Amino acid sequence: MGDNCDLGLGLAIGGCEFKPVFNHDRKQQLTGQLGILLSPRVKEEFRDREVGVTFKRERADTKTLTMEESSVAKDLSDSAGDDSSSSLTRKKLRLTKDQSSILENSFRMQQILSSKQKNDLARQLNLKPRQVEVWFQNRRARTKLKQQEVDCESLKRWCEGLTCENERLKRELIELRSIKAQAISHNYQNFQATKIINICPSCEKITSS
DNA sequence: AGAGTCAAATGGTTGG
DNA sequence: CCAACCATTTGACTCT
Repeated sequence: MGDNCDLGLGLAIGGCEFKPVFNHDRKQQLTGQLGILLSPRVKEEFRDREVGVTFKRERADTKTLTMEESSVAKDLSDSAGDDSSSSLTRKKLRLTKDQSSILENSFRMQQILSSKQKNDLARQLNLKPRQVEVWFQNRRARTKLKQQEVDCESLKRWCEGLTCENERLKRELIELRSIKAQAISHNYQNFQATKIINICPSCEKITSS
């Protein structure tokens, strides 16, 4: 990693690495410029590289630069007479059909890989272990998202069912209330009627109850 | 041109 | 402390 380059600003792209190369003098010459233009994060990386500290993760080799940092780094690489095909813009890795299907098959068997499995798979696919790791992370995220969509859809259906049931119960309640009201009214009318036609059998006078 | 996709980067968290 | 994970963001690329 970074064996052909003083400064490891390489971009790992599907097995090929884009590494801007510039010599020690040029690096010294540009130190001031870097001091002004690079973020602390990148400066730290530069410093670590200088003393030969290896990074915790391969991601340090695929660091994204700000526009400003990129333009400086681009300038550095250009000035070093680096291959013009080298670029610090992140190239999107497109997995081949074979790589994808092997990854998918592995994922179907096991959603989380051990370190050894990851390394083996990376070797088999001619990818970096970190790329395999990232692919599995993204794949798990996609699975989770899909599952959430499914769950959301079934919750929606359940909710719709509950709404229907609620509407039905409301209608039933209105109906029952109306029946009850009718019944009360009917009884009342009967009661009134009995009151009205309550006639004394002896004197034939209408009496109130 | 803008939306969508997806690999990669980043930052925070956690378990060993 | 460190490796691995997850959530989120970024950016290259594709599709419409």
